[in-house]
This record gives sequence, C-alpha cells and structure tokens, in this order.
Amino acid sequence: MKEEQSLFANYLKSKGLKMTSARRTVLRAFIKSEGHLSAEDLLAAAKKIDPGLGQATVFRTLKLLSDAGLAQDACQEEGPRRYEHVYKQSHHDHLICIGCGKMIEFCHPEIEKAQNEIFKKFGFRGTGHKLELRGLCADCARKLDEENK
Amino acid sequence: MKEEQSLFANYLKSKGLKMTSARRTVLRAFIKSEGHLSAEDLLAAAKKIDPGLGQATVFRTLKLLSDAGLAQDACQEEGPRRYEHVYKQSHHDHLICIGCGKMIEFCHPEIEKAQNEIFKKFGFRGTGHKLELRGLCADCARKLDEENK
DNA sequence: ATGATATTGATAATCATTATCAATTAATTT
DNA sequence: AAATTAATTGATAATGATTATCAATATCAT
Repeated sequence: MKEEQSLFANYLKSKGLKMTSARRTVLRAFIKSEGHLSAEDLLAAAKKIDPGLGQATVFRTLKLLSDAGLAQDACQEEGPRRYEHVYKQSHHDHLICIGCGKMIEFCHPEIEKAQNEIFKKFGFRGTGHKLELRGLCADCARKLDEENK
Repeated sequence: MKEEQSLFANYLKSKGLKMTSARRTVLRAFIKSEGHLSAEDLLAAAKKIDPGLGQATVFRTLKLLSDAGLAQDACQEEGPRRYEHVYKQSHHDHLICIGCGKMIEFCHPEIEKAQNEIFKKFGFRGTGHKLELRGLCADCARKLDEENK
C-alpha cells in the first residue's frame, strides 16, 4: 500500500534516518505479507525480492516498522516474536484454544467502546490494544471430558 | 497459599509426576512472589530458600505451574517471558504507556461480560484472557506535543 | 560531486530457553 | 522396610532468537 510506504518514509525522515534499498525491500515484503509473521518469515519473503539481503537488516527494519507504527507485536506465547500489520486489516482480537492452538479472529464493538472509556479515565491517549481470550474449543473440551470420565 | 499448594500437588499426581523438594522450593518462592516475574527472578527468589537449586529446574517447574493453571503468561513485548499468579490476586488488565513504560492495572466488568459472550458465540469454554491497552500517558503525550511543535 | 553520517551484510556475542545425561530421589510394589 | 521402577535433579552443552561490532558502502543535504 502506498499509504504504508509514505508513512514509513515520513517516519525515517523525522528521525534523520535514511530510506535505503534494503529498507524498501523489507517494507515491500512486509506490505505483501499477511497474518502473524516472524523475523524469519519476513527474511524469507524479502530474500525472494533481494537474495543478498542480510538477516540483521530484517530485524533492524522490523523494529523500525514497529516504531513507525506500521507493525505491531502479535504476542504469541511460544516461539519467536511475531508481528502483524497495524494498517491494512481491520482491527481484530484473538481467541485461542489452549488445547489445539487453533486461533480465531474476532471483533467486538462493545469492547472497543469500553477500552476508550478506560483510556479516558486514566488520561491516556490510546494508540492500540491487544485482547487475547483463551479457552478450550468445543472439540478439545469434549476430548478432555472423555479423558477425565 | 495452601490452595495453590494442593492444586499443584493434585496436578502432579494426575499426570503421574512427583512432588519433589525442588518443586516445593520453587512453588514456595512463586507463592511469595508478586507481579510479573521472569524465570530469572524466580530462580533468585528460590535460591534464597535453597541455594543449590538449579536453573533448569526453575524453567521446568515454571512450565509445570503454568500447565497446572497456577501461573500464566504476563506477556511483555521485550525481554524474557514473564509470569504472574492466576489465583491470589483479583483479575486485572493492563494499561501501558508506550512512552515511559508505566503500567497501570485496572478492571472493567463490562469487558469481562463481553468476553463471556465471545466464548459462548464460538463454543469455547473460557479459561482466561489478557487485555493490554497501549497509549501515551498524560505526561508523555504532553512531552511529545512539545517536541513536535 | 562532496562530505558527513547512517546503513549494510557478515560474523561474533549475548540472552533466554531447551536438550542431554549420569547420579539421585520419590512413589510403588513386594 | 527393602527393592523396583521411573521421574527428577543439577551441570553443562546445545539451540534459537536477537543484538552488537565493524569495515565497506550507500544515502542525503549541501
């Protein structure tokens, strides 16, 4: 998306940083990406554009994307850190099954509203939130019950 | 707390695992702990009880405590994984300032209610949730505005 | 173009966590 | 209570993820 490109460019300029070809490559790979991606994932995607790209550069650029507000942490408990788009996709929260790991994305306007109340109450200027519900999906709950019979 | 002790003992028995003196030590240290603690923190606390305790045992036991439902991930973006009590303290969510890192704990019944609706809608048996709101606290928002003037 | 400075990729270093393993310990059985 | 069986321990090595270092290079403002 053009918007993400110019947001990143503006961020870099505002910090006295440079728009380089490596950063453009990582940004392009990130923009094309979907879901929750790790630095490793992004490296693989970016290497398809420029095979000579270094791993460290991806870590560094991913951090910049996060600082610039384009990427945000999609906090999974296990494994490497994962990021997702801030723009581009509609906001969603996560429902995760602790049995099989299945993840459902959902959106609940009431919750959004309540969050804004909290921000106001504590004098915060809200920038985002992350909500993760955990539980057992119907299948896993059934299995568990059978085991414990 | 006695309750946490017997919950852990029951968990171990149900899995055919053993209640050992090392595990008792880690459990005691965990029970006395507060807030968000890393494996390293817990090791330090447990070593005050038994200096000979090994680091690996703390990682292992912390995982067990989590599986047993006594500890849960208190997901911070940076640094090592952190855990907090599931029992003992009233449920709370987190409001974090992305400027200075200040963290406020709060509780909002409306949100709790909405979460139960979600669980129902997707046929889940809910076991917990984590909500993290992020934004700029009043101080940091003011500072930022001045910088950008 | 030039100069000042940020950036790069390669690599080493670090940090957090997990795997390995022989010695020990807890629970179970006799 | 001793023997048996299997889980557990601490030390250490190994791994995985991320960050630091550094000389060569690329970017941007002038």
